[in-house]
Amino acid sequence: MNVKATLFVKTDCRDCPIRHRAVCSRSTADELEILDRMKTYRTYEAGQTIIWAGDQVQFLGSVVSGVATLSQTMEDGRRQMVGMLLPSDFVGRPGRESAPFDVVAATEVTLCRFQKSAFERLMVQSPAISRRLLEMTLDELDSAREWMLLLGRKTAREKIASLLSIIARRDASLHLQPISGNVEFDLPLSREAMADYLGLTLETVSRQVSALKREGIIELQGKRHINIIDFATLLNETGDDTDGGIWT
Amino acid sequence: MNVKATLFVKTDCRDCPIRHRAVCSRSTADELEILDRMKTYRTYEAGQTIIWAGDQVQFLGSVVSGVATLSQTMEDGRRQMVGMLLPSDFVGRPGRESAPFDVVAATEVTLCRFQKSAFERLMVQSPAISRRLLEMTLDELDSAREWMLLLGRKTAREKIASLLSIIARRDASLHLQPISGNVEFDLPLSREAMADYLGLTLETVSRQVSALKREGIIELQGKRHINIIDFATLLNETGDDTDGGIWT
DNA sequence: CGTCGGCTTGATTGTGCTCAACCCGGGTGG
DNA sequence: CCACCCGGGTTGAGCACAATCAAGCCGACG
Repeated sequence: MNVKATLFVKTDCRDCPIRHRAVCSRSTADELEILDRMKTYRTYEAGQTIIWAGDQVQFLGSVVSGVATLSQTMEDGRRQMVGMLLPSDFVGRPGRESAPFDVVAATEVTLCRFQKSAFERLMVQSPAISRRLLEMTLDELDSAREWMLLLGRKTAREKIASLLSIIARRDASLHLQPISGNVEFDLPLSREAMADYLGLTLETVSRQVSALKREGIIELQGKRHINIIDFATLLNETGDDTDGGIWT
Repeated sequence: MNVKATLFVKTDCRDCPIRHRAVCSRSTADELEILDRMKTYRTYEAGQTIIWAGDQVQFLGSVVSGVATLSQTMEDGRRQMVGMLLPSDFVGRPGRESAPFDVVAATEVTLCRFQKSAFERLMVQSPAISRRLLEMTLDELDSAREWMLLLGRKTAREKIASLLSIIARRDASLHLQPISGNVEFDLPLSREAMADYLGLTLETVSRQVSALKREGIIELQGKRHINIIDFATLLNETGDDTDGGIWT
């Protein structure tokens, strides 16, 4: 487990790839100026723990690239992922001393970090940031609650189909492509991570993925590259309302 | 359990029982004045749906008394509760057109309601309210995530023990009593509602409650009144870290 | 070439679901 | 007043789905 050299290449906020979706998306030019001076980039390699549950965390920030996971572990080792942090998502909570969950880099992850205390001071002065953060937090709460339906009520097959469709949808929106018919992408998660996310064992995940492949709903290239033959067919397997439903 | 006549008695904000915990808890005297004039009380009887998922909702507000539930239903009838709203909890989301989940009164519920548009305008002017709302939303997100661990990884018995201990803890804090040894309270939820909350069937809930009773961990008087013989013993059944853990 | 980690597949087990009968208490109508 | 019903809850028997235990595969890397 060698620690790679940290990248400190600083992008100007105006050229930031997550500019339009992150906490700072509503900020005025002068606020952005302040943030620009405050920020530091930091890159974590895949598998590295960014924050341990219970830690006193001195920074907050946004995911610029890569995928990080939020998870919780019981004493006997049972683990549940409780959130997935994607580019533009916010890490850490203003006004809290310690972190409630582990934050782990699922792929290589770059964060745009701010000193916690300084960011908190800025929040008091500039309502744009706190308002945007409220909005983002409400969104996260909604998706956490959708996830609760999945965990509590869906079958293994529905869980897998839901996860694939969510990743596909997100990947498509990242590349600004419409979601229809054939969709291809790389899984950012290992089978074990998928299991932790879905409340399953990794064996069950593997079996269900194989089943979807056997039935011609998806194709695999290697273990991580997925090709969804027809997106609508996959959606039918999620258990969600496919026609006329409200998609968030 | 007779349905009481709806109360329209308007309490002065300064005498409000949830004053110190609700959205308005950080508000200045003049803000409170405005809120005082804006608010209307409304009482819903047990079982009544306060908001349907997908509704255009014209109001926001706080739970003053009683227990409401947030839930989601799949086409085939599978249902998952995704939140429990207790006195001082906030209902509705500023800046959103439609409600994502059903809100149902589990017991008789009284809301302190505000016109949505007016409240949103007030939020822009007064950072105290939006900041408090952010804080509350972050708290809700944390508890939603704890609930995800329960749904994804805990056994039926652990789920029941967890639910009982949470209700007990909350009930104790409401009555400002310490949680130790013997704890008594009334369940605000039917067996079915408990099942919806825990991602179980009502039969399994019933069996597990009976098992805890048989083993002398709890006593029942009727179906709803619970007497926890020794709180620590119950905690041992939750699967949570009982010693030294961080209790949120 | 061997090893190691991530993944797949198989056999068996067990927890919680399903279907079904029954209980209990409260309210209603004859 | 009793008989009845009805809704919420309990209990039982059998089953199914996912967990567990176990073996083996595949590709990367030394």
